[in-house]
Formats: sequence, structure tokens, C-alpha cells
Amino acid sequence: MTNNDQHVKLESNDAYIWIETPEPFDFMVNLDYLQRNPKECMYDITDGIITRVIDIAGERVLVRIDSPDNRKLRVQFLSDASLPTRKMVVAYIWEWFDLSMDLSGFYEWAQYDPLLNEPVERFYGLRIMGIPDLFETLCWGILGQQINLGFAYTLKRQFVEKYGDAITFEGMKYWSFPSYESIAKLSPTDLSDIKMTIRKSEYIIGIAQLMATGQLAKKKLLSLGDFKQIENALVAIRGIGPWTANYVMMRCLRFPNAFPIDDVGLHLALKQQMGLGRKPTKDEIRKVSVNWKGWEAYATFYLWRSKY
DNA sequence: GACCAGGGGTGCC
DNA sequence: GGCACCCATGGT
Repeated sequence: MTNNDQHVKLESNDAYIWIETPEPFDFMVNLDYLQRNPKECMYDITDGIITRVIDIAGERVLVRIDSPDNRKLRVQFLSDASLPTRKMVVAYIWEWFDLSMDLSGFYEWAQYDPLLNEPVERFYGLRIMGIPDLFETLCWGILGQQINLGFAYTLKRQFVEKYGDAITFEGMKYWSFPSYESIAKLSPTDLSDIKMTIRKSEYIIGIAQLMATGQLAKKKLLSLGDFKQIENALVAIRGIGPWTANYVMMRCLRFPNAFPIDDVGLHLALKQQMGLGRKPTKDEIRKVSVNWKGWEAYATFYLWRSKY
């Protein structure tokens, strides 16, 4: 939580907080990823400036993030926040942009990989933009199961606007994700009016209940340590299969070797990069990903970006 | 009206 | 563990 202190100048009366980012980092490339879908409801991006709420243990802080030099992150606080809270907001942003990850080991070989050399050059400085909150990641993963992304964003927006809270600033609403405490109290039919299937409602409410009782928590998962143990613990939960487990380990738990191999987006990107004319089989994917050795999550993320 | 979409559960072998 | 089958719902 404090490993980023050395990169941050923090004084309580500063108008801005600056975050030094490690090489390689390209703010615009990461911003382009965040802007991949106009239906996104968890933040606004206008003229290269991100505005969003960051939830710190129930305290909702509205911030703006930009980067005049495309390298350092500039954070402006639009809500009053104590110094400890500001530090936690910075830690959140640090994690959001995956700034603890040393990418040199990835670029070292990826620039020579026949499927990755193009994406790696085109998106140089891209990091896996994560979802630090476990409940939000799990919900997003389940919402996205077996439906097109456009509809998934619609579902998320309806879910957030019905059960989340908003801060209004200069006429705009900025949302925070619904808490698992509030979702744990719902019954599956409560969500049917926002076009969520009963099955998905059951999954999400069940997970909210596991988190509300403390049986499921990010720290608890991470404390298991071993990759396979964490994956098994996730898959044991109803509604979480191999794809969702690896998706969560990739975007929330920050395992660079997480690999959602069943992902349709990955399949389509590989179809294009491999020039197949059809989606690759699982065996073909296993074959071409042998060299990705421990960087499967980053390989997947760059391939996702490549299919545009 | 097919077919597809950033899958998962269940039952069977 | 691997496989077939069912499940829902909006987009195209």
C-alpha cells in the first residue's frame, strides 16, 4: 500500500498530486483503452481528462486525472479529502494503472513474437488497466459472460444507476459501484427489470452474500498465494468458471500469467493476427501461447487492443 | 429468423 | 477431465 510513496509528492495543501510512472508508460495509449466504449459509466473522459469517483472504504472521493507530459499522472481532488485518504486514492490509481508491474520482461521477447510484435509496437506503454475492487470485477465478469460487449455495458449502466450512488458535479453525475452489502439483500427477481437474466442475478447476489459475510475477500484470496489455489477457490464459487476466474486474476488480482483462454475476444484477435479465416482451436491457442511464459495476461490484453 | 456474443452449470462417461 | 446439452437475451 505504501510502495508508491517514493514516487509521490504529498502535501495536504497541494492543488495537485503528481504520480511518477515507471517506464514504459504512455498515458494516451492507456486513455484510449479506457475510451474503448462510449457507454462506460464508471468514469468520464473529456479532452484527455478522466473524472471519476474513487471509493475509499465507503468515502467517495471525486478526482480528475490527466497527464500534460503524457508521462506523469496529475491528480486533482474535487472533494475534500484528508491526507490519509488522498494517499489511498493515489494507491488506488497506482493499482488501476498497474504501475507496480515491471514490463521489461514482457517487451524483451514480445517484440520478436510473430503475433505480438505489431501490437507491442503500436501500443507501447500500455498497461493492463485494472479494476481494483473485487466485487466490481466479479460483477463485470459475470455481466459479460456470453453476451456482446455493447449489451454488457448497457447492463452495467442500468445496474449501477439503480443500486449505486452518484456525486453530482457541475451538472454531471459520477457514479460509484453498488456495494456488495446492498446487493446481498436483493432477490434475483429484483434485477429482472434491467434485463439481467435470472441466472446472472443469482450469481451476482450469491457473490455479494459471500462478500458480505466475509467468506470472500480480495485479501483473503491473495493470501492463498499460489496461482492454482486462488483459481480453484474462485472456480468453486457458483457463477465463476475458468474464464471469469482468470479474468479476475488478470484485472483485479494482477497475475501477469492469468490466462482467460476461453475468451472470444482473444479468439477473434488471434483469428485476425494468425490470418486464419476462422477462430483458432484451443490446441492452436495453446501452441502459439507456449512462448508467452508467465505473461499470458499482458499478451491477451495487447491482443484485445489489436482487433480494431 | 438465424447466428453470435469477452461462459457457466449440469449430467454423463 | 472431457464432452454434449441446455440456458438467456440483445445485436446484427
